[in-house]
Amino acid sequence: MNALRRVIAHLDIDAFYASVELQRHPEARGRPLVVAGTGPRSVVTTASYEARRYGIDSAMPAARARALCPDAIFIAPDFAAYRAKSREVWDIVRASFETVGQAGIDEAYLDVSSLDRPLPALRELVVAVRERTALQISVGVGPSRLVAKTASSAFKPAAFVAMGREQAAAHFAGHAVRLLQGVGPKTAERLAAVGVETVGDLQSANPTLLARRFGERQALALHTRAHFHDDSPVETSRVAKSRSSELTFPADVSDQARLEQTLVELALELGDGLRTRQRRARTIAVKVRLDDWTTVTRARTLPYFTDESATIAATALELLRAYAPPRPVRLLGVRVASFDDESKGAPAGSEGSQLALHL
DNA sequence: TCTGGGGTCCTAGGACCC
DNA sequence: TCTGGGGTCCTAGGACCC
Repeated sequence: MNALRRVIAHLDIDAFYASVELQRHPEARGRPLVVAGTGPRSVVTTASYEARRYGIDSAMPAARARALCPDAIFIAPDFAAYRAKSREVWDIVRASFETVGQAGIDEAYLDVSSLDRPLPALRELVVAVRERTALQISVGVGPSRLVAKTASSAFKPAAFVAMGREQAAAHFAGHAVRLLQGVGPKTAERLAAVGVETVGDLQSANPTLLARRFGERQALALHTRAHFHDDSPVETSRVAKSRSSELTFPADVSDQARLEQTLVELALELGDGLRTRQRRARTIAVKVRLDDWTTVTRARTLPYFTDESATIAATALELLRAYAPPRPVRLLGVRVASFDDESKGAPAGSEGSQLALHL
């Protein structure tokens, strides 16, 4: 066996939130179902496959979804329920597979290189998950995360596809570049401007022209991706680097007192979260989105670590006041980062500094 | 019918140090 | 007698993903 040969699987729960809601509302079976918030500015979180036939999809404004399909059943998201169900699924997966890298609530990568017959093992897993949780998983298998993920996404729902790198490069050549991980709407637009529309176009694009347009690094990354080269490992544990809380107001807010009140509440939430997780942060940032969608961030790094809501709130308030939003505010957010157990470590004397500054 | 919330990574520029 | 060069830390904005 070739030790360098990698076999990676990507697992994705089909229409996860909508599927959980269908279990809780069996009467909705067969009908279009949309999971979306109830506020005037909420967006679609997940749509069932029936609802997708009306053109409804994730991130679409809920109001637009209602217009597209007034008869759909709309349900407000219940993230606690989804987290619980997600845990059930991935616990089953982790019981049978060693290298599991969760990549969100409803997807994960598995490194199954060491298995003699990975495909039958994965088939069994899909059956086990379906029997025990009534959820359908799509599976893509390939020599890299990129191939595995692209395969599962392209063939879901209920996908079970294995393909090699060259096979993927040939099979997806006719697809829009947007299919590739890391190519979003902006990059797709810039590529279209130089005549690159499909994955195949990108595969054969002139490297010099690409580099002139996108810079050496990004051009290389795009080209590499188009040919489905990817050697990124499956990471089984990742430590969060930041945490944030934000709120979009139902209607834009100009009242300074109301903004400050909201900011303090967000800071309190974050402080609670830090203490629960026993982490402390040095960088505190605020995010302000104005009514014209301008988004501004302001950050300050303290000379000490903190998990105190009062410190986070006071710093966030200073940052907000210094910025003084020039227009009505649509969204307010607070973020903390530079945690104390990062490998960078604490600056010397941070404990003393904290004492001194809090006297 | 306008556009959520929680994250990660990248880039670019300035301050500061040796 | 026109301004080196590299490294690190920090901030701000932006693209992208689920």
